[in-house]
Amino acid sequence: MGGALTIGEVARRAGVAVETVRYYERLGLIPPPPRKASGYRLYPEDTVRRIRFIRHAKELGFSLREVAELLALRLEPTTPCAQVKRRVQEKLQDIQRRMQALQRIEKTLEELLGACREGAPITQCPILEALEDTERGGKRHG
Amino acid sequence: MGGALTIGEVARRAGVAVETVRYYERLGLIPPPPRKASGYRLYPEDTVRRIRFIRHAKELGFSLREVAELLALRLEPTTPCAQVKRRVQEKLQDIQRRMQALQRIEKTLEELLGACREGAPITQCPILEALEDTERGGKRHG
DNA sequence: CTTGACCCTGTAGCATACTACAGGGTGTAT
DNA sequence: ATACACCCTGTAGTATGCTACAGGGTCAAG
Repeated sequence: MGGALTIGEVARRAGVAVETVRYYERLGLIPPPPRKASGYRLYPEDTVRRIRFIRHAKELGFSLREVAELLALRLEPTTPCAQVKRRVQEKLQDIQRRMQALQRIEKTLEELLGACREGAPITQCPILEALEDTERGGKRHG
Repeated sequence: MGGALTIGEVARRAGVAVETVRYYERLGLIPPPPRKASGYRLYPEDTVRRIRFIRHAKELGFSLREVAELLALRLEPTTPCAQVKRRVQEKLQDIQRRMQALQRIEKTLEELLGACREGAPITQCPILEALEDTERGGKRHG
């Protein structure tokens, strides 16, 4: 157990608060670590990476529940392959949808930038169009 | 005012609750609309698009405050061009960072999928590596 | 021993983003 | 007039994700 870290060290390295680490443990996002005789937690170094992942995924819009699902996508020897495959594919689709939406915002911002350079007048609001999808609405011809 | 909508219609079309529409108005995400003599709100049709944008942007991890900032990136005739440019560029960078992070998760999931197909053993946890960045941690050689 | 940083559990509170409800008014069809 | 769906304001509550605190124990250095 050469790399065991106290909760404070984990929190510092992962960029979160100590309470957050305990909170994630309560939620099951982090496995409960072994303890010293004093009751102090001793985390494997891997925990830092895990919490960083959680942080980043949250920033991308995933709820903690969703993050837990992502983290569960490990290959375990006992998990049937077809089951993993379906779960991974679902997540992939979700991620691809998010990426497409981000691309649309990006494109619109680039157009805004171009319009700014050219001094062209903008009479529409292009940012609202960026995330328009196939839902119908606001386009009635009355 | 051919396209004026009651709050219930806006909510239905935008896919949110009536209370949410009022909430967004209180937050300033939606301009307060004109009223009938009865006090009923009459929203322009554009509001549906606006709320949809808010919804989608939230799903991508933007806070409502951040969404408000995105929505404010309209070209107004009175806004100096250099100011708009800087704001847009900041948002672009943020969006590009999020896209890169999503791409990394995507790549990892695809690798997981491939590993599943080939029946290759995975001894690491690739999902955690997906969002590793240049922060140092968990890699100490003791 | 003292000091200060760190740890523990458990409870309460804050921030964000809604969501529901009370009490009452409005609009439309029967 | 009645019934029902919808509207209003204002207040309170819920869910999520922390964040802070109380009360007390541990650790290491001076």
